[in-house]
Amino acid sequence: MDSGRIFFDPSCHAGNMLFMGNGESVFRGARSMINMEETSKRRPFFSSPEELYDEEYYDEQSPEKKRRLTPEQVHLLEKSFEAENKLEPERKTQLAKKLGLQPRQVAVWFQNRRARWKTKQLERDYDQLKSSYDALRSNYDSIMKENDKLKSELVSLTENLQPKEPAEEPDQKSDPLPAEAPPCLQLNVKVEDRLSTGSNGSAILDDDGPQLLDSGDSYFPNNEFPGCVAAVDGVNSEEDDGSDDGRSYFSDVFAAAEQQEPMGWCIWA
DNA sequence: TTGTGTTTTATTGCCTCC
DNA sequence: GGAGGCAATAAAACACAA
Repeated sequence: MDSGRIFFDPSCHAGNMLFMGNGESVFRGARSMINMEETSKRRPFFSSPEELYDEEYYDEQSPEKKRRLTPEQVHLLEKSFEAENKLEPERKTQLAKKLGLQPRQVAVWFQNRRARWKTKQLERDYDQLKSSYDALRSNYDSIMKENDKLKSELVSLTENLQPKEPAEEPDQKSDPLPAEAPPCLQLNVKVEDRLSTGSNGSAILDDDGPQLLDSGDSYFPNNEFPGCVAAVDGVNSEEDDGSDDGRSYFSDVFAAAEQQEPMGWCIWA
């Protein structure tokens, strides 16, 4: 028997492997050795679906070598995962028996499958949130344009209302909006204040304003969606509750956004 | 054939829950 | 303290272009 050879029971958790050497480095070294020895027995490229079911290939593989699951096994595992993505001990045992695998292999497969699902889900959520952001942004831009237009109209109308011979007090010159200014103008100034300070303005689109939260937990890079940090931060992770089947990581964010009047905070004209 | 990128299987270490 | 979950990672298996 080779001194570098290892034997392990896949049903056992870490630490239950039987080494012909000692420690992790021996384990890794042994795996490399196996790799070098057996690369000549690699699985052929499957050019047709039928070849995927080539029993010979699966039977040929030595038990201690890392081997791929058969398509049937994967199919059954996928079906089981669809039904429930968490694996109770009883179901694990049943599946393992049915598939001719070690329970540990079934558990590992589910773990990896959950990780893949989570990655995909993040991608989907990212796309969804980005399109939502784009829509808001374009809405915001059009409202800003409309606001500018209304402001210039207001200015021209105000100019037309000016008395022909203005007898202004010197101290009033510096104040563009006296207390007697029409309510619409006062409102306009307040809105501009909000926009310029960012403190009471939009928490979503005010790029220059302070971020509401800075925990850095956002799934988005700050330079791409600088205003989205606060919104994304309320995301529930998969671990937050046990009922995460098919649930978006950002569902709470979207739900909250849907309840609001679109861009309600910046409709002032 | 070979180099390289991607996917899948498995391990490790840490954390949480009971 | 043990079981089970997850993130990070390694390594084998696979896909594919050159």
